[in-house]
Amino acid sequence: MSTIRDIARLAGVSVSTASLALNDDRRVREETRRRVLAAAGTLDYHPMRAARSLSSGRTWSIHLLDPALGENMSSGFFTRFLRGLHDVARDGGYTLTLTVPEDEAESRAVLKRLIAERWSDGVVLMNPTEHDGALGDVVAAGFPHVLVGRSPVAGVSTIDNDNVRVAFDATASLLEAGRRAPLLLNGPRDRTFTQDRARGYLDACAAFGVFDAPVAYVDGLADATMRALAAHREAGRPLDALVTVSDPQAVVAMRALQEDGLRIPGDVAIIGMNNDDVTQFTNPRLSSVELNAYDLGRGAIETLLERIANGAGDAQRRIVPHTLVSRESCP
Amino acid sequence: MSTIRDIARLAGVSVSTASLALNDDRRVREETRRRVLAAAGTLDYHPMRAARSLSSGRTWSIHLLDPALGENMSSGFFTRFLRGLHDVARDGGYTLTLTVPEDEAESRAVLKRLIAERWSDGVVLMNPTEHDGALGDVVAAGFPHVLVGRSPVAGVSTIDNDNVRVAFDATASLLEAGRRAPLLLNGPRDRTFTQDRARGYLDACAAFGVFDAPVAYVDGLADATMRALAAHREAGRPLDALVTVSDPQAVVAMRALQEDGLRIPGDVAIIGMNNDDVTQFTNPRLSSVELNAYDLGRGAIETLLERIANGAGDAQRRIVPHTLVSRESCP
DNA sequence: TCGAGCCATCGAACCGGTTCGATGGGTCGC
DNA sequence: GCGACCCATCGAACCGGTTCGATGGCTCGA
Repeated sequence: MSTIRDIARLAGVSVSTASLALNDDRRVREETRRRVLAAAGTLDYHPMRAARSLSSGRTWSIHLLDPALGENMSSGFFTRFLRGLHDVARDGGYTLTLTVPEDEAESRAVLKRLIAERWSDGVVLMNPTEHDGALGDVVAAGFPHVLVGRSPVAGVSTIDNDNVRVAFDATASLLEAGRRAPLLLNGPRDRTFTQDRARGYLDACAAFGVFDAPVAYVDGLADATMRALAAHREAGRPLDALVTVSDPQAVVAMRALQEDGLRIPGDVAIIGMNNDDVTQFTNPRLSSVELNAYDLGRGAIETLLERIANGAGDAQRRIVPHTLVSRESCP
Repeated sequence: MSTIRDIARLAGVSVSTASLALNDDRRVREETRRRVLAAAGTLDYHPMRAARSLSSGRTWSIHLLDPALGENMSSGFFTRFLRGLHDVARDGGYTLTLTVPEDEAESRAVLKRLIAERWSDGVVLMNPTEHDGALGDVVAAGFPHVLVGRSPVAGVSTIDNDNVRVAFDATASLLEAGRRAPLLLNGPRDRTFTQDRARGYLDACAAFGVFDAPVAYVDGLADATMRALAAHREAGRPLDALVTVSDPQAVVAMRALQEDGLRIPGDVAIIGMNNDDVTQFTNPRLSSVELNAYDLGRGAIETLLERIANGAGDAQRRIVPHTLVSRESCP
């Protein structure tokens, strides 16, 4: 474990010159620089992170705060997102660090410590459910941040899909094929993306002359989905097109409908969202909306790095494009 | 951003006393300690990570080095593993940091830097494929580590399922039901767990009087699996029981067999491994071996923390228990 | 020939904690 | 009454980098 003083001694220069040389400062003479680098090579020198952080004020690490670790969205989505974060972070010289807060309170506490302990240079807030407290701390501290999965808020940088269009496109793809009795199986009512998706769905319905299209708010997976479908049937409403906001939800619904003797897509066409691996494993295979999780991750870090590099600028607002993936569950 | 000197000044003590008080050292008088803590409270003091690291030599962070981020094993397995790592790390006061090396060379480079830059207090090596270089560095440096998904090596701490038994139990569950024409769709030949699983499978076959049971080594997913099945059929061998070493592989095989007009489990019983979410989405639902990824994560960090706390002890070797989960794809 | 200005280098201060050895006051035993 | 010992506290050194201001040698123009 050699220190910069060892390098300086071996290269026959002062510690400060060694530091400058190692950081490619133009002030040092070419020949001196070479000598220092050679010394560093022979001693296999690696600057200690903590020391570097302490004096430079940068940690070269970025924190991901995710309450769920992608547990709610089955399979590939989260790992693809994570991979996007990682790749861009690494290319920028940053390390990715991870915390899963248990609840709102812990989330806020972690965020406070993150800032106060100068522990990371920035934070990615995944699916934050809260509007006030924690977010306020971050903004007030001028701490570099980016929110994923949350509608834009004043003064806060966000990145997400255009959820209105996602739902619009998914719905339209079914109506274009002639279906006229749609149902949206939505998420819990209190999320911004849920609201956005309801709007996109209703807009698409209206565009095709279908008014008062039904929306079911589903909080939970299998049981809640079954209940929503049952309620729809009992209300005596017809159904020939089902839009769901996640793929597992679509799969559950598909099973339930099939068990009722309905044919997919003959009687009911179905489209999900996320393009999870799951889509490959159903019978028929499930159509879905690819949300490009990897790009979501990429974009999040890009936003963050820009923010870190340029200091506090205006809040950014990025949109990640989506694409429809048509499979057997659509006509 | 208050520093410990601010606390000391406000509490009317020296910096060293403040530090001792904040670290619950018994030498400081109760009343003094309270004064210091009160001061820390009013100023909302949080010790800066980098400074603490530099002087104490501990980083309070643990690194996960995973070449695949669980991309090969679809869905829940990786996130459950990650969650296990995270929870135990957090309870121990540690943060989890993540790197995905592109290849062997980068893996080794990252590991070297990890140690040399004193960047983490320990490392979890996920599915390491290499025997020599990187591992040697770690052991030589006496750096706390634990290998996941790798058969025990001398001097190295490992944690994994008992892969021989996993395959044994899966195979036996089919043979017990009277099947006598099994096939193992295994992973690539050069992994230790692949070898172990082949052995478990063959042992189980022998125990039921089935000798020379066939094993197909599959490197890849869909195409490779189809080819393996085709080769088996062309060899004119019968098939009534299929064991695969991952669930996605089982799903691909199930589809292929169904398209050939075979009934599952009537004609061929199938069991996979990992108990991925996927098992819920196939028709029929897939039996699998639950490998307890969460416990794997827990155990990995526990091993590591012990190692960090007690200094270099003997290499540990942990086994995580597995359980069979019987679903519709088995008789 | 002299001063301005640049270039390469250096010593020292600094970042914010932890820890070591020293200090002074009080208690106790002889 | 005095030394031994303990207790609480303190100042200073230290961890290993980065950075600021100073320095001395050199070139160049007047």
